[in-house]
Amino acid sequence: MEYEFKKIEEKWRGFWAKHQTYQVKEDANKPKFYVLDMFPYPSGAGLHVGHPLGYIASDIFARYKKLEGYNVLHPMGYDSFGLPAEQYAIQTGQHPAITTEENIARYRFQLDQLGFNYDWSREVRTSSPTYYKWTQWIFKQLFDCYYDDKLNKAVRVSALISIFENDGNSGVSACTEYDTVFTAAQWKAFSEAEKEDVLQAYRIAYLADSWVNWCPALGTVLANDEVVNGVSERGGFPVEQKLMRQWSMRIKAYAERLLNGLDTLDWTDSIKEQQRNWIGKSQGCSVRFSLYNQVEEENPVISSNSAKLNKESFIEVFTTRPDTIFGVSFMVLAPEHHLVDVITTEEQREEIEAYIKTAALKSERDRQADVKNISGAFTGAYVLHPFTREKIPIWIGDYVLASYGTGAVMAVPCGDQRDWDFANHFNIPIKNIFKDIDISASAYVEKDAVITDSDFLNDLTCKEAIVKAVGAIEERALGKGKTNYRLRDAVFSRQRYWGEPFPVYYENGLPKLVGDESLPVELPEVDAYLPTEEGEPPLARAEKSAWNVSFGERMEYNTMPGWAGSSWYFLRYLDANNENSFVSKEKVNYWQNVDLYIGGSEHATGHLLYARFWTKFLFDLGYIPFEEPFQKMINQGMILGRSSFVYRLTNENTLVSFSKKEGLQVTPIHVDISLVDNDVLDIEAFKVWRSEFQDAKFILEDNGTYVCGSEVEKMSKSKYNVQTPDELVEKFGADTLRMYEMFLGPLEQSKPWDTKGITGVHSFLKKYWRLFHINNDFAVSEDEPSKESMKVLHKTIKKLRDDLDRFSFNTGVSSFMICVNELTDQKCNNRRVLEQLTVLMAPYAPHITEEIWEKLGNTSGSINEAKYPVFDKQYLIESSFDYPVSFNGKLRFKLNLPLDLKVEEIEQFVLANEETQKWLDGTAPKKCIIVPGKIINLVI
RNA sequence: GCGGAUGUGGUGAAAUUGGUAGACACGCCAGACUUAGGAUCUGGUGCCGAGAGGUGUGCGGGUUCGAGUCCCUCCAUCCGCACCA
Repeated sequence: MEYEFKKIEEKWRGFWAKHQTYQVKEDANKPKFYVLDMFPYPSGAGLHVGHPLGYIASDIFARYKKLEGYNVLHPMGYDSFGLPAEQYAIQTGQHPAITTEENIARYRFQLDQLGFNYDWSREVRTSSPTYYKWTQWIFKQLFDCYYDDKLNKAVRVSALISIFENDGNSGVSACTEYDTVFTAAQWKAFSEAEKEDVLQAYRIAYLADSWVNWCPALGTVLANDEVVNGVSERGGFPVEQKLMRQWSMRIKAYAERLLNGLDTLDWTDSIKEQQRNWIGKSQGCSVRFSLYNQVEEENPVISSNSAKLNKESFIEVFTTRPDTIFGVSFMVLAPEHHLVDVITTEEQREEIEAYIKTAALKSERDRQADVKNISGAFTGAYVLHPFTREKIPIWIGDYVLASYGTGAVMAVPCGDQRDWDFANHFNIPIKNIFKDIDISASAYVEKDAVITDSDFLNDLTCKEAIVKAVGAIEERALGKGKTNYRLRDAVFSRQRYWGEPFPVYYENGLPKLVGDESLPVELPEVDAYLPTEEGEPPLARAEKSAWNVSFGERMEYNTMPGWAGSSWYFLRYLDANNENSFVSKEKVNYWQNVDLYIGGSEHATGHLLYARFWTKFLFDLGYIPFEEPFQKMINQGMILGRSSFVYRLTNENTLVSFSKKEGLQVTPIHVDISLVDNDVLDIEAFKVWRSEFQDAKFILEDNGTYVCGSEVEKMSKSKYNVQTPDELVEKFGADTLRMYEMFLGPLEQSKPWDTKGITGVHSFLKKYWRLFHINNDFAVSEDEPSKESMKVLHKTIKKLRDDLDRFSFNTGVSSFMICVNELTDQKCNNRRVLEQLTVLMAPYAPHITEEIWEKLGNTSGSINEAKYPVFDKQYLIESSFDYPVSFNGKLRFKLNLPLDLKVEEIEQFVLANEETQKWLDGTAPKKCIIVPGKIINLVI
């Protein structure tokens, strides 16, 4: 019988579905293993061959672990809220739920075709109310907690309120931007609105006016990780800064733990480094510079604005180089700094206001593009140096960011290149406080200098000076040692329709949580998926009656961002159908966190950071027993497309074959890869493909074919280089495609897709099939296996285990090929050998191995229930070895010698050898290196 | 500029601990069989050379009996970050 992959694969897909082969239950008697794929957004285009790469790898690994006796959880679901379905809805009026449903059906069909062992009874969809009910519930917990810096964890707001009621807020150490001190009595006197205002400044999920990335084209705000180079990640639309009342997540509170936790994770350095970068911890010190008062020098308050300045007669800066405090030549405030307006003198006001205006007009992107362009303006005001009492001019400049630190810097041009450039540009004198260092051409940014001209810091190294300076600053109450993070709180609302509604309503203008018993708040029907005329989000269009839950004056009109649902989905799989809790204690205690997570590296500062944040939060509240969601992660590389080109003569409808275009003026044109086989163009099909080529002339190769050129590019529709798995499954079968995708190379590496090699893998499967057949009849021998065959088998077992344990899927495929080649050469059709090989191959090629497994007489069940073969080294024991004999490290010949020889005996044999004598040419070797079982090297 | 990764035949790649470089596969060349197919099988295939042999893992150095592997310098490509005080 031929290898009829279509029949076989269809048969087993049906079998697995019918017998629910891949459903898993908690089992205390077995060790658990949790393998997870990053779940996909179900787009309209379906899967291309790049998507399944990671899924195949995780599937192989999950199957391997299962055969090894683990209880393996391997679920799949859909990140089904998102912009494309909504954009489509805006264009067509079709409800995004319908589009999403259709796309999911197509994804599911494609995934099933590849024979994955997902437990579909645990499927989750972030857009399903039964799922987002719990996303809303988690949001409620985030709203109901603040971050206590002393306990270093999230704590209920009710606890905070009772502290306020008893002691006010002076003793509270929490992550908050609230900096006014109140007493218990004052707290009690606050109105409800005032109290809520204070609490918002503490809550982990909070409502606040914040500068956000507003994307007019998408009609929504974006998180920092969704903005790339000043444009939206999706669509590449311009993004501007806008002050809006928005929900945010106080992820800042977790900055330190998010940073430290990285050390416990088995992730690539590159991703960890990206997260460290994003968190951006820097240690330094805050310093307050008193404002200089021209009228009354001893009482540093500017008279004209004295009323406003009474509270703040200083500018606070953050610096990582307190050792350079005596090198301060000027101050720079961000144009948006709240004191700019107050301190600017009348003479400078016009210039400052003009500058602020131009700075505000610049988009984020312009500012970034304009780094080399130094700009700023002098306010006319001064601060006093805290130690020298010198007058220091205050400038504003857009190289200082309002959102980092205090929005103000003490400029030390001798030690900071940006400050140096600014001083140089505006002719501000530069002080040098580094001994024997020339700063006439650029700042000296290394930390290895010795400090001079700096009073009590003289002759200290930077390191020593930093410690001493911080001490002095703290002693005089000018500031204190401080850690800053670049990580910003994450904006959590979107002005869109297709996302989770908030479990929030407004009463007297105050946000209130919807009770648990009313969850989920479902997405209401709207008449259009567009903002209202007043610019309110689409949900504002919904009639009161359209909401399944409606309280107060109105419901929250924003929806949650894409990362809400994906921040905890890995937990829902553990207990996907639980109606009483997002996950039961019992199940989460059994399954724990993800042992192996496979997905792309593009989520480094988005999903992967947010999921870690929510996990830590849920851990703090005691809902889950671990702090990190994904213990080990592998980032699969991107599969690139291989585009084909034809070459058209400039200004002529003549197409020139690849090797004939030399020296001619030609334009390369993308041609659909389905018209090209092994770079040879199907000319007739090509003529039909696009009408303009109908009458084209061709300059062909000498053998009469048209050969196309090729280039490796990202897969995209416009380049006609998209390869879907569907056609390949149709042509070669899922087992071939699975193995071929693995065979392409290391999982982590990006590689071009090229179907050329797929026939090799397909032939291999046919060759494997033939091992079991004589003249197309199934036949295996029941005899004792030969020594040689057992050796081949066990060599393969060892290799496969080693390869899988280090996630080297490509070398595994090669090993199978070698094994089948060798067994074919041996004419081995021994049951005991082939049965083991079949189990070994089952993770890679589940369909064909099920078929063989059944033919071998295992009629009752699936090969999924088999035991993974165990390596026995006795089969590999050799009595002799082909020693490579080299001279000065160069291999000359091989010498077969028994392995039980002693080093001296080997030496005798080697020296006595004729070949050796030839190469020695009568001289004695200077040295004889012999590594038994490995190598012989003679130094001459 | 900073950080990370990667450089091996015509192509995808292998070499796990410093020990036979190029396994396995594609492609190509030659051949067998043939129901002429995108089937199967045999042999060859890094480069130079008729051969003996020489040479060869981005470049140049170093350590070592021995280096794709370790160290230093440089180059190229990709990715991330980029006024973060």
